[in-house]
Amino acid sequence: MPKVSEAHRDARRQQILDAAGACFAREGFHRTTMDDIVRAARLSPGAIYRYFPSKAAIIDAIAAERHAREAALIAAAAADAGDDTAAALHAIARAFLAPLADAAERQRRRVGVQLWAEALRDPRLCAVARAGIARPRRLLAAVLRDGQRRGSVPAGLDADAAARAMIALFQGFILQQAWEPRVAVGPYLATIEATIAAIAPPATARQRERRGAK
Amino acid sequence: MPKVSEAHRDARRQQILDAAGACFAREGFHRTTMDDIVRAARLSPGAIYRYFPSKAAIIDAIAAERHAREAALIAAAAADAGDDTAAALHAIARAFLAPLADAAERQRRRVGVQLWAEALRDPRLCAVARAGIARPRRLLAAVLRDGQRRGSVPAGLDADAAARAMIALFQGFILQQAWEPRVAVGPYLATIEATIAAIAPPATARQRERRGAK
Amino acid sequence: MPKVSEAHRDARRQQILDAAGACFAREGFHRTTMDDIVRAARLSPGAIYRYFPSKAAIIDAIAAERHAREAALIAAAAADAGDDTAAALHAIARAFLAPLADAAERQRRRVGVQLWAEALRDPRLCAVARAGIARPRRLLAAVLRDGQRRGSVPAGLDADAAARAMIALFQGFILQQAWEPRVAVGPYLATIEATIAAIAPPATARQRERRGAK
Amino acid sequence: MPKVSEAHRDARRQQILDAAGACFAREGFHRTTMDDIVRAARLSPGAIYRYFPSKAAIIDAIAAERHAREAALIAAAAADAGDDTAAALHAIARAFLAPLADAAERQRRRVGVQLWAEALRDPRLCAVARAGIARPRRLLAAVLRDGQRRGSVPAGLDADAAARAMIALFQGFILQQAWEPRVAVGPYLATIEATIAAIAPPATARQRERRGAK
DNA sequence: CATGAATGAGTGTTCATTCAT
DNA sequence: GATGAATGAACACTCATTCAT
Repeated sequence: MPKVSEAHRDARRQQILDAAGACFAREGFHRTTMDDIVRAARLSPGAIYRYFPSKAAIIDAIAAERHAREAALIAAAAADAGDDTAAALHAIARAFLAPLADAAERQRRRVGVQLWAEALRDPRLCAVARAGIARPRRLLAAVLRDGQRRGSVPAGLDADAAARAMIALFQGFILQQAWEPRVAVGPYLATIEATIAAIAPPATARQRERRGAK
Repeated sequence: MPKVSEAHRDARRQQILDAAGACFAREGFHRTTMDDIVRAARLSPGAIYRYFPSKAAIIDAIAAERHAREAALIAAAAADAGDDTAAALHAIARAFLAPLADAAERQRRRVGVQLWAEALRDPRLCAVARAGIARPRRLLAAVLRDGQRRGSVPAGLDADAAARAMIALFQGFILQQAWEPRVAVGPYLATIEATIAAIAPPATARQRERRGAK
Repeated sequence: MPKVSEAHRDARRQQILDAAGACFAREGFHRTTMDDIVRAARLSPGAIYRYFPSKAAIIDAIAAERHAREAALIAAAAADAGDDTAAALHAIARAFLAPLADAAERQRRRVGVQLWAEALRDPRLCAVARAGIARPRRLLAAVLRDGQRRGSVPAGLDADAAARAMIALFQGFILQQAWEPRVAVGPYLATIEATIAAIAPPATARQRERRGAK
Repeated sequence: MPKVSEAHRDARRQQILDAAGACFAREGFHRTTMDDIVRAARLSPGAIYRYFPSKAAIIDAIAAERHAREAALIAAAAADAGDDTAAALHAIARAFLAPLADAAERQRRRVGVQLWAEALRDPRLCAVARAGIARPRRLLAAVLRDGQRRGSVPAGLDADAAARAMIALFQGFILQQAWEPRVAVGPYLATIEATIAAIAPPATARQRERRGAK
């Protein structure tokens, strides 16, 4: 029955991570005491230490969780992205921004912002943070370069820098929304899509253009 | 050391803020102890408390300092911005991104990232963070709306959301550079300028265009 | 050491209060550091704070302890006091002064003197101090008024003021003995009893008097 | 001009002691900081240390001041006391209790209560406290023994213990009034005088008694 | 396995005292 | 002589972690 206890272990682990996440979102890593987590998880200190060797390990695990989630997100977006450059970029933008309409995700993002800061002084967290960005960046750059090859994206564009810029658009919005929860995703996403359209005109538009050029 | 000049007092204050800033950049607010600051400032605990009533007050003062600096930055950029929408946007982008080539500024920005996180749980810091963004946002939106009136910016663009997006571009880059100091400003700035050009074509380009249309 | 009995908790509490009491008697509240108490109780700082939220709370608890003790004392004396006014007053006097022959009680009284002073600037302690005196005062006044009704106490006596005076006799002696531990209770108690006899002649004396008057 | 500066020195000393006294009455010795005294005396820390080597020295000086004042009080009362035992006791009682009708004296007495507590752990203060009581005690005992010699006081009375008791009546009242400033001196003094009369009948009363006995 | 009482190094802060000016 | 900025040991209290039960 290692399977049952394995499942039990995972459930406990998740229970702790959820409790910790809620505390961290509210109070940050440092104002949250192990006792806060213990109470939120309705466990005993000893029990927590059976699943995580330290408070830092809990933070690491939460960082890893977010990393995995974003990796899944980007993988899904990558799968959606077909030949159409503009469509692919839109899919990625939506994949990152649309979830922010959900309150639970916004709370998780607050923890994410804490992780950004924490990464500045913890090399392990920094590595996770960089890794969390690396894949989306590579995918975006690949999409852009693909577009350049097909002529739908200006050849002069620095694909890597543009990929960074798109990530920055996500990060900055997360931050601004964390400070002002009432900021809506809709108009922001629309503006990003308009900008994408200005750089990489959608297939249909290009077809029309080409026809017009004739 | 009786009756010391106002200038001396200000110098001491700055000495403490600089020391604290260096510590905060290295270790974050919470891993930095007052004793760290005391040692870095080459003072005694009591001396620090003569200038700041608490550790939180030092953090507040640093936040205020950054806020003032950014206000000055944006004021200068606003003064530079003339009639040409594209030129104004370029000036603002450069005002925010160019200093990041300087190592000292990058270090200060690391503290800024800590402040982003801290603002999530300290209403006072959150107010400072929001205020720090409000003026640039208003300025950018005004420039864009101005451009729309003059026809140099697409009428369909949501000026407020676009302003947010530009701020996000700065914030995201700061973050990415904090994690990977080797990321260069140059290509990033160039890409942003290209994007600006795609949305708001520079005056000369438009003139050429217009001539071509004839 | 999980799930410990209520009795154990109470024992620990008492262990801390005893340790603190010993320290306070020796050094006063302010010269006694939490570390002194920690060492005297043979515990760790954290352990103390599991039972008391602050040093002030320990002082409060000691004040409450003394208050309870004195309430019990006065209740016992009240029960002893029968119809005979003089006997009742003697019982009360003995109840308060006799324990001072015991070294341990004298030590507790030293803490009591510290509390007198502390009460001057802590309204909560002041309330406890006043309450500690209120019941004895009311009982003494009641006994005296009862004596006046029966004619064994001069009608002109201000019962409330006389009650205060008797309390003062206890307080003053406690103080003098705190400064000079060698001062004996015996002669002092005898003198008080003689004074009581002068004001409220014991039943037997009065009977003799009455017979003589015939 | 040593005389002038001597006077100046004394004035400064008194200014400091007054300021300290006011602080001590309000906050006690330990909650009063040197800075509180410095501000109350409108001086600088350095200036205070020119007149007193330490905070403890200020407390000592205040204790000495009170001691001197009480010595003067008792000397005056002793001078007033003539042949009449009862009159002498009344004079002493009034000398100690009457000033308590004055608010300034009550405030000084609050400091006195702090000194009582402080004496428990400072041998020097304890000596001052004991000395402050010794003279009144000796005077009272002498008056009582004188009365015993003249037959106006019961021979069986323990003069020393009775002297202690009278002092206790003063001390206890001071304490009770410190806790409850509204407690009036008048009725209390009257009760003490009545008690004195019960033990040592005034000359006139005794003469009447003697005549009645004939 | 779980518990939660206990640990103790470390935290931000205070304040009596000193001494350069 | 006077000033007040500076000192630094000490303080009350916290909290991540341990381990006896």
